[in-house]
Amino acid sequence: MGGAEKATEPAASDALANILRAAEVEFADKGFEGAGMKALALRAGVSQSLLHYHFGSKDNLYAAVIRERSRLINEDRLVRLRAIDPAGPGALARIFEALFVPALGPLGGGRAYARIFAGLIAGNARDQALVKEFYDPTAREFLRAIGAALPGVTAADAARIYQFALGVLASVIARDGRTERLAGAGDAVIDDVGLVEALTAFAVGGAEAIAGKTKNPRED
Amino acid sequence: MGGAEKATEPAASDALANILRAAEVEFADKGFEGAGMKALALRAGVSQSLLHYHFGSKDNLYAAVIRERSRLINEDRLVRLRAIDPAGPGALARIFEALFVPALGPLGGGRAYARIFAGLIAGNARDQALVKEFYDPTAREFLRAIGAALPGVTAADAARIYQFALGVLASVIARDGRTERLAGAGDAVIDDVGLVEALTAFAVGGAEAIAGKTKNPRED
DNA sequence: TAGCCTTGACTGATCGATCAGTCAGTGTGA
DNA sequence: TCACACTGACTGATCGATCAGTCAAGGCTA
Repeated sequence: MGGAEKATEPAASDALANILRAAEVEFADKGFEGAGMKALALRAGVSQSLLHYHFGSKDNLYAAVIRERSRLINEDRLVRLRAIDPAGPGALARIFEALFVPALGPLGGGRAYARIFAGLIAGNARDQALVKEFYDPTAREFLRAIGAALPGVTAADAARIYQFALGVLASVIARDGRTERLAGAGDAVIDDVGLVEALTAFAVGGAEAIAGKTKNPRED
Repeated sequence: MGGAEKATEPAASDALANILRAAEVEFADKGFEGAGMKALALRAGVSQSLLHYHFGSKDNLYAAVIRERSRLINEDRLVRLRAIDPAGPGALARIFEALFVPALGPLGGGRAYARIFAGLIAGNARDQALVKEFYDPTAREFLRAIGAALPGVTAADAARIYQFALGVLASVIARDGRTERLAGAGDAVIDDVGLVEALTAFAVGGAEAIAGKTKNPRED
């Protein structure tokens, strides 16, 4: 109700952006099934019909949200990744930073998309298809980089390391206050500045442990 | 339809177990919102009304599924954890094994509950409350063990390590074939026997990296 | 006029939940 | 042994609410 004034507002294709932004929040809060087109439209300040006019279906809208956000994240990831010399010192840490930082920063969409992203790990059929389409190409570049930074590691182990690193990222990205609760402190214990460093340290330590285990023991 | 014979069958509260089992599969496949009480009842071979008769609401049924499965998993975890000497050699690896193995083994409920478990990471309000109730007590014991096995580590870092380790576990537990796909191989590359070892190696390596970073550099 | 946007009104389907009522089994008193 | 009272388990029918999606028509811009 109370249609939003549109005379002085930015206008243009405001509705499109509003819908995408509202959809991101709605899908994050309730999940795909739980989100309602009606509530979503209300949040965006448009009619429910407009959602279908622009996106055709709920599935398409969901895919659009993930496509747009993953594009921003993955473009940033690749820019960072390609600036790294895989043979240089500390390459592995920089690779993981390139993987983590874009998802945690403002490009990552904040808590809203973060919840969606973490949910992609659970992986029903719909989400798996989206991951394959929007995330796999970038993932393959990271796999190559990990393989180059850890000479002698098998392709399977590189894939495993990447999978583990994503799991660690997902555990962080959907901040639910549990870690602070378990640590027995308020919310000051775990600051965001140290978070990326801890994430990276953990991932590097884990990756090197796997690489070391796999490598022929005689050669080491 | 076709009421199950109950003369020679185990009888007793067969329906209850059927409902819980069906609910676990249904919730895993579709998520909480996506699962339907009607389809769930059909799968269990009972009427939809019986679900409400026994559990009262969809929320209660969902909680019952998680309570039963988490009980099995956490009991096994604690048995394993308490058999470990935190000061002994390789204690950290054994701690992580105690965390991972029960969730991956037959007690963990197979792929069905695994998907639910992985979804708990995403963490909407409902799931967060269930995690707090059914998983936090066990988590606190693991935090203590991690702290004992890594002397000098802060409570906050121990909580972080635990959080990261769970993320790694979640990435594995919802097997969606992505790692095999990215590795460019069929499904033979990543075998289940090496999985626990890889998981543990990664977690130990990561944990020690964080502990090493935190510890006063001068003392090492 | 022509062509996008956008809307309100609407649909059939499905949702979780509730209802009165059936049925088998069990205890009890005589 | 019979009759009665009572219970827990379970069901089909149905509730109001909400779901995603459709449609004709109204603006607004050019």
